[in-house]
Amino acid sequence: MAKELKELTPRSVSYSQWYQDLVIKADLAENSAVRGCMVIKPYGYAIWEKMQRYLDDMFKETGHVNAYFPLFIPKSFLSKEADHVEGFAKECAVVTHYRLKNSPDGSGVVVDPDAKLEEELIVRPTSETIIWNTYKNWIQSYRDLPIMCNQWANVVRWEMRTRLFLRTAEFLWQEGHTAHATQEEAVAEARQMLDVYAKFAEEFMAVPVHKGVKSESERFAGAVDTYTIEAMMQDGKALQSGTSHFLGQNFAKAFDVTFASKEGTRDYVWATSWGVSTRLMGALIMTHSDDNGLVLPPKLAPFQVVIVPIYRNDEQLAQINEKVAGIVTKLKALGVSVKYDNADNKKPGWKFSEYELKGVPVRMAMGGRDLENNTVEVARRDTLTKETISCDNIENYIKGLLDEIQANIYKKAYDFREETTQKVETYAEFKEKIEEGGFILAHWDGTAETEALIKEETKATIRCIPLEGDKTSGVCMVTGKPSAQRVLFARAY
RNA sequence: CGGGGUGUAGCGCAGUUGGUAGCGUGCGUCGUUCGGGACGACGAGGUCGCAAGUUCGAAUCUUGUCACCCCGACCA
Repeated sequence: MAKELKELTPRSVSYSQWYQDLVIKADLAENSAVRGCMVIKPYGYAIWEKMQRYLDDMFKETGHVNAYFPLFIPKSFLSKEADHVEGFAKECAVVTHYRLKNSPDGSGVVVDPDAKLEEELIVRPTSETIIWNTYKNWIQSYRDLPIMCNQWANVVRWEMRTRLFLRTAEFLWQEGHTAHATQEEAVAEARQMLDVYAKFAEEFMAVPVHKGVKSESERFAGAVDTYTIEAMMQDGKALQSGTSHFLGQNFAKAFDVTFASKEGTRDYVWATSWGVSTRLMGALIMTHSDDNGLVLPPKLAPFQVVIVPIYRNDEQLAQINEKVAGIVTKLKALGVSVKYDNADNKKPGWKFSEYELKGVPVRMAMGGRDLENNTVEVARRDTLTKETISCDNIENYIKGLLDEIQANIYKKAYDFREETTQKVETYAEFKEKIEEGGFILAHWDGTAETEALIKEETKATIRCIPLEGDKTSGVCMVTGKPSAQRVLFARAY
């Protein structure tokens, strides 16, 4: 298996296939019987669960609570916000009937034509409409605000072409939906959640991201402003990894959600929504993986350490079992998750390769020599280096090593991103450099026409207008018109 | 929806001019092994995507059909 993987490197033209192979071989997910839908396997789901837990904690810390809204949305709800329906109509699954019956010719079941729904139900592509229809009943006074709900859910978007984790017909995500009395508060909330996402990406996933604002053409359907975090993959393509939207009063107006203000006026509510999905799994895989397989950050690995015994007979295995048990206990006491794999149906070499493929951050191997010397062999997944370490105080060494690996893979990804980011002054230069992949920082006149032209001619899009970094003005590389600041271009997933 | 490709054992594949269904891996049992994907022996595992046609005979030829994959178009 590893050999097949080695034939394709992360920078090759068949990156997409290399990626999909890796997802399957590392046991993260597989295609299902339903077109475009994905089965997330236990190992992959364990990573997602960790992501969920950390994100959920961060949401709670910033004052949010969880709730759950229905999977089905009446068709009429979706059409209330004009831009919103425009953006999602083309990819919605629709429920038209509520019953099956045995087919008259006995060949199975058919949809019962008598069970046609009066109003069709849409399988949610996102929940703004059903939630705002609900919030309307929750909000009367400024005293009811803010409402800060999040839901963990699945959504369905009937995409033409799908890719495991990056774009699937059904995906898991969280969506936060908040309602506020003032514009300032709503904008601050949208910005705050963008910061939460960026922090999560960088500190937990070890994925460096650019925070920024989307241009009008890339904005969420129904939003006033869309904030985004953009990451760079190893093949030079960008990945939108999370979004936070300032929705203005668009949904409040569409669903007639008003409140009595302190001053006695009747005002429309200000809104935000924000979400990250299982697409983050794709970002994680494509940012860190190498030719040997996955590389997982210690904070998200289902288990951080795997211990492999190397033995000649049952007696030796028993000695190793005992020795390892002591180490496992000490590691667990420090909060390190460990798997001891003493299964006897696989050889050590096989296990080494397998756990590399699965991205386990640290591998420890203990054999006869180690028993004699009171040592253990420690191998790092990020650097693929090995060293022999004394068992005394090994738990603290490992604990420190995990932190070092977490920091190192972030730095590696950060350096890669910086090396592949270029500043460009002319459009001719842009057309040349965009072929190399990576981000390009260039001036743009702010018009949708120029943006569309660039996309048409180079397939590159404006990933975002960065919130941080160089803010000096200049002139548009295409039209020569004034530009307030450089914007971030790339080809994207 | 356009262009290309693939459907044969759990997985990955071969199958020439139409003539007994194969290989690798995995799986089961036994033995030797075990510091980077071990080896030997024996064994189990098949509606060749589906349907029709040509033929004495079809995995192979013809027609139809279905599914999946890749490249585009599309995509908070």
